[in-house]
Amino acid sequence: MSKTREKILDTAIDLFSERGYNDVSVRELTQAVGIKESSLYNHFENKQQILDTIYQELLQSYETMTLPLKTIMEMLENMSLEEFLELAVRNFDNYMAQPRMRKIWRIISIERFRDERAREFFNRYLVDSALEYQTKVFEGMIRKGLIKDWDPRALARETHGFMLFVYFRYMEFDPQADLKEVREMVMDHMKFLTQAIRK
Amino acid sequence: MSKTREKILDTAIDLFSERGYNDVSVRELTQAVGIKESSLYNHFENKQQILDTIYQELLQSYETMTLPLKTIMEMLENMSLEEFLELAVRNFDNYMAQPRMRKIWRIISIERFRDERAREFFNRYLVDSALEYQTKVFEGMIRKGLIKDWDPRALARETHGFMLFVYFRYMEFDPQADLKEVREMVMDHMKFLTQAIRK
DNA sequence: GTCTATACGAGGATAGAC
DNA sequence: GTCTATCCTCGTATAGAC
Repeated sequence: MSKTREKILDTAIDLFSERGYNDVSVRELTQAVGIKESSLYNHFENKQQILDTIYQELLQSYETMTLPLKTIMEMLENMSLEEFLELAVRNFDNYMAQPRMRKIWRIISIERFRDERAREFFNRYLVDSALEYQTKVFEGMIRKGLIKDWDPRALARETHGFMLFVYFRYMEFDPQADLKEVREMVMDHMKFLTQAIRK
Repeated sequence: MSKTREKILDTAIDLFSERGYNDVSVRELTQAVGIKESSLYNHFENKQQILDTIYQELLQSYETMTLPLKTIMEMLENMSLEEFLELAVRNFDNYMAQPRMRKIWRIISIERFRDERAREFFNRYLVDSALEYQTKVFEGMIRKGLIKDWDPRALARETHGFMLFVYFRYMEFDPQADLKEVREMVMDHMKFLTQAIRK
């Protein structure tokens, strides 16, 4: 990987995450990098390929993040409900606390309105697979008698819906945002949830 | 109001809500309307003014929607918790069930990434003022002893956060979406909430 | 790999005839 | 109010010298 290529990618992530792919011209991007427009095409075939590369990075980082469900179930054996929910929050938090990851997710949030692949990413990774995953976790908890016998799908929506709300409102926009307040809100939510479903 | 002007506005709402303001050219818009590009400028000063007009419509319709807080408090005198929450859901639902309103909110959702005013609209009307409003309602409920003495701000986030999650995931994209499933999810949520906070 | 120069289509907008 | 014709800028991208 050349230095210039990396710099193009970094700058693209910065700029695309601010105003979206279409609103950032190659002229502006290359100027911010400090090269001429034509030089960009030594590193990427075209503008679209820059975005593709960013998407790929997201995909890879996402797949290394989520723990296998089997591991989760094993952890549940030795953990209280509170401990487990706290862990779930910390996991999401760790991931979203990385400015680069937040920026890339922000690009996805913008592009999903015009780009089918971004929509895919968003719905699949940020929403549906997370819901499915948590549904299974709650199913496990119910089976073990840890929590009330509520519809696990509905419970998953209760947990994850709130996370997405928080993400949208407070984290999405300001890459430098102080996450303390956000964390407190999420913790409040987990407390609320715990007392509501504990048996 | 001329017929052509109305048609431009309708078409703009359709197209902008699909791909956003910047991705719809004046050429495309006027072609969809069935007039020449130059004719558009007899009805609007420029492209931006079309978007401004759409924003204004949203502002007006929103302000006629929300009931004064005083009225809400009076209604609380004669209603059960369930009835009240159901009413709140129906209110949001009625509003978002109008395809035109959903389209305009979708434009806001898209434009908030690049347009300060859209961001204002989104944060202020769709999130913050709704949270503030519901906080006051929950405060009233706690004072009346209808619900548990939980932080009313946190409760407002629990209710409204979920509504936004549902809006984002399921309503935002498909103007023709079958809202039945969405309503069921919201009702599940309200049931969950009710049993969690009822005294 | 980077530069200068250039192509060329698409974008928003205006002038002026009808 | 609508049309034809036209303008100018900005967008992505390429050719070819260094």
